[in-house]
Amino acid sequence: MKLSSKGRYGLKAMCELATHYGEGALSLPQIAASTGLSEKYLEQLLTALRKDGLVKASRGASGGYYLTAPPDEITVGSVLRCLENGLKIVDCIDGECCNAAGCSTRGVWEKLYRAINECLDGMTLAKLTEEQ
Amino acid sequence: MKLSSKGRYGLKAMCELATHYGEGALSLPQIAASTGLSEKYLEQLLTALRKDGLVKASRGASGGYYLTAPPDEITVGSVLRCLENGLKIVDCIDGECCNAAGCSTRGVWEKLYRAINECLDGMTLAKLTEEQ
DNA sequence: ATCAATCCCTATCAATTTACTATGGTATAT
DNA sequence: ATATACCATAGTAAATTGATAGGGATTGAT
Repeated sequence: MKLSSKGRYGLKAMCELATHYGEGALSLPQIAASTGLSEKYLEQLLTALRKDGLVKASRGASGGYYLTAPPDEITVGSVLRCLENGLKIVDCIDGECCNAAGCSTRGVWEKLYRAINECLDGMTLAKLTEEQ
Repeated sequence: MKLSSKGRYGLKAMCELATHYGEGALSLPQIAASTGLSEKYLEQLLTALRKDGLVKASRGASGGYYLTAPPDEITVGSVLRCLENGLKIVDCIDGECCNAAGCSTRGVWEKLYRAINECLDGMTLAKLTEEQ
């Protein structure tokens, strides 16, 4: 059970956007430079975040990405759910369970899923940038 | 961020041992039959659990595996930490952090790590078999 | 003491996932 | 007009995972 690079890097990028919130759009090369990622890889992450409505993009010269809400209204959970396949730690979180015999391990996954989401939804981007 | 088969199947096997606690050892073929796993694969899981002191093995005819403690003293957390590489969701949980610039995402991982462990350590094998 | 049943160890391998690169196109503000 | 930015699709090497296989070594029951 490991977090993927998408989640780790994506959250960093979102923090970068959070620290510059209200200053207009941040271009892809700018974010790439401050996070140390390649532009093309970062682009994939931002596209996913955009499709989930967490960021918006303005095109053309001096365009770039910016948060769709103030940093204190964007939770870490919403960012990671976007980049970590809904934070589904097992396949049967929402579907039917494959539990035929044996004991009910399903309850474990459901409780763990809830704990993870509650923990991450209790943190906002604003809190992270404040701590820095 | 997904749980591996080792964790999922290993917990099932431990539940199987829990339901037969006090009845002597359960042989590998017996556990394999009730969980639907191959004997050889299950063997790897049980070896890991044995090295962590969660189960013991008795050899020879009519031997097998059994829990080293009553089911209400074995937490789900201890089982999954054994099979999921200590539940370390990122590499820098215990070591130094690679955070040079940007924001402190490290605090997120530490809080999440704690939340996961607290959740899983709040559940015992006894609870799971009761619910069944 | 023997022997059959069990646990123990190491290596291997295919499938999947992940992380990242590459190419080219399309829209837009200056 | 054009440079600058975003958008979309493929492809690929490395790492991880999930599982299989074979052959010991040890022990308890007879």
